[in-house]
Amino acid sequence: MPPSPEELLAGLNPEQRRAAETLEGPLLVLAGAGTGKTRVITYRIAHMLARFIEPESVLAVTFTNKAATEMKERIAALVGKADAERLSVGTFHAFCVRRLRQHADKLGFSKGFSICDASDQQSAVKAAMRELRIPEKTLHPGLVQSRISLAKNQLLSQSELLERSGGDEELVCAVWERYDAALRRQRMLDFDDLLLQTLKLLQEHPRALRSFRERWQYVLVDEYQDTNGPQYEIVRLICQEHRNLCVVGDDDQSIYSWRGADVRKILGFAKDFPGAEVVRLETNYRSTKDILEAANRVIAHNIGRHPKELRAHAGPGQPVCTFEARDEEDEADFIASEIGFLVRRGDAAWRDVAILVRTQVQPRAFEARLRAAGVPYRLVGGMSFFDRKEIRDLLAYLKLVANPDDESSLLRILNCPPRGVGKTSVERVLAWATERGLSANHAFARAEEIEKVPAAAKKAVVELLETLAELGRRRGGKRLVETLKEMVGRVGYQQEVERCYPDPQTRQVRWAAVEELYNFAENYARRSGKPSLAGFLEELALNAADQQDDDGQDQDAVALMTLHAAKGLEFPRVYLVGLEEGILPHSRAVAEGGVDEERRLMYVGVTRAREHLTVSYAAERARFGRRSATTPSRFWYELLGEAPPEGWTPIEDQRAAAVR
DNA sequence: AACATGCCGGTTTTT
DNA sequence: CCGGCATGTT
Repeated sequence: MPPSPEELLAGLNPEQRRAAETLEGPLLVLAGAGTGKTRVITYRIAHMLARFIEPESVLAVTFTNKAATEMKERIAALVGKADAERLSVGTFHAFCVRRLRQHADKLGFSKGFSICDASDQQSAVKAAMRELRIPEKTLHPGLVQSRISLAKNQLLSQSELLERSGGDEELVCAVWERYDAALRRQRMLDFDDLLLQTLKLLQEHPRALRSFRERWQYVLVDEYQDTNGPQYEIVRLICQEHRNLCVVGDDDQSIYSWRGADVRKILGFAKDFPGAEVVRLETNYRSTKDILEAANRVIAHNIGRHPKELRAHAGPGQPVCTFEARDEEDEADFIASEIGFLVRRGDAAWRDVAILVRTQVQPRAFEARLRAAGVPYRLVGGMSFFDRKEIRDLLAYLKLVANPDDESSLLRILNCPPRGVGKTSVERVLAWATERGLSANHAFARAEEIEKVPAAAKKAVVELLETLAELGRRRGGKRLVETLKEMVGRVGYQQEVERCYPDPQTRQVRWAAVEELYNFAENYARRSGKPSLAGFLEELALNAADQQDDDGQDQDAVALMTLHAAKGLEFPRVYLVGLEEGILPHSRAVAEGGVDEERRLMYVGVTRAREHLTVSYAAERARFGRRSATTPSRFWYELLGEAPPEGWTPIEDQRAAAVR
């Protein structure tokens, strides 16, 4: 028997209840950290179903896969699995992929498109720059890529970007043009295109728009403060008529502006949707009063926020601890041994503890020390599994089976195992291909027409492509793992591993990665209703970061992660480390005028803690292999409610002083 | 074509 | 201090 509406709502406080009950019309829920946001969302959806709203007409989008999974699970616990599965719950990107597979023909591309990951993007940008003869010294490929991506996420067209005269816009646009063409040629869409193409579908195909509107009568957007241009437009178009849109978020936790997210979207919701109801959740059920007050002290330094005051539900608790380390080793050492001590004394479990860092390089010092102290840990979001050469190679092979036009994958594995195709041959084929707008595989297939490419090389590649195509054709009904294993056999990958690693021990380690990929495919096939190669690759592309805790989710270990990865999570004990000018706030953010966002990041970190919070910094830190003295972060003093000492200099002024 | 060496340049955050 | 890339060597 599903719970009645009354039973459902009885467990909520008055504001939460109002948010869960208001089903019709636009609704903005301003949910401060730890105020039971997820609870409101899940109860609200359960309440909808209890009011006989069809599950199929409900769309709930989240920002991360983790959040989507959690939401699904918590709804299923309330309303049962059967109904929960009929809801559309997922990330924007996952939602868009699905729609695009359905409607690809209307947009003029194949529904078998593949998703371009970060390294594919990188190589596409580099190739475009090579074509345009832009040396990488003048303009960094990574920078160009992020400029293109940011423009897409801000809904800027190339001509609009050009209007922003600043200097290198022309170059960026030229690369952008080529980059898009290369992706089209390879039947690929990057993450940003997934959103843009969906938007285009809705803008240019009234029938599609109408079907979206009819289907998703009730829309809910989580983490609304992180919504970027295309996402906002997609939501707006779907909801414009029925206006049953509920957005939930917290402007103080907006930490993705660098990806095109715009805080003004949440600040201006009532203007975008006139008549919107606003509910504020201000009772924090997560943290002790001491921790919450520290968080409030920090965020109070930001201006232009939605006014709100978080009230602690819990008692005062322990004061926030501080640790001033000599250097990063000392910092890691102290924290590792304190955690070891606490857990062994029985005051905490490993899984209760998180160490939060600003950048991806900070965990290194911690990993060594945690291991030395016998503290089990898991690095969240590090992608290490997919960084391994073997995995990347095999994924490239798989991607080629799914999409033979995928150029960066072909180039990656072309000569691995060695097939006697040299650099110059590849260059000639590529040049020939770009001249006539063909993708690399087609060029290789017609390699006889190309001058000065050794016959053996042509033959080898053609054979390779044929083998992969055959695998693709013949895999109907076959299990994914079988295909994978067959592929490994056919291309002689095992021999390649053996050739590269004559030492039996390293060879064993390397080969283990391959077997891990087999497991991975098995897991996927088990989990998914209708496993397919495309589905597998899609999940890897959309889900890459979350994949690794597939087997580590319920692992009892200390979590080590960036502040960005920590959003939405909570832990009884949190260590917030590296509170130094230049790290948090990050020097680059300071240079770009992004201190407010850094402060929000700090705020997110502080509010992850339930009972114990320790903040630390190192007085000296190695950077680029050089060690040098640091300055405690401004946030350190803001959190403690102290004025910085005499002679303390923030990082902007340090640079100014250095110039002088 | 495969391997070795040396240089330079770089560290924000991620779907 | 790392890793990637561009050269140079067999």
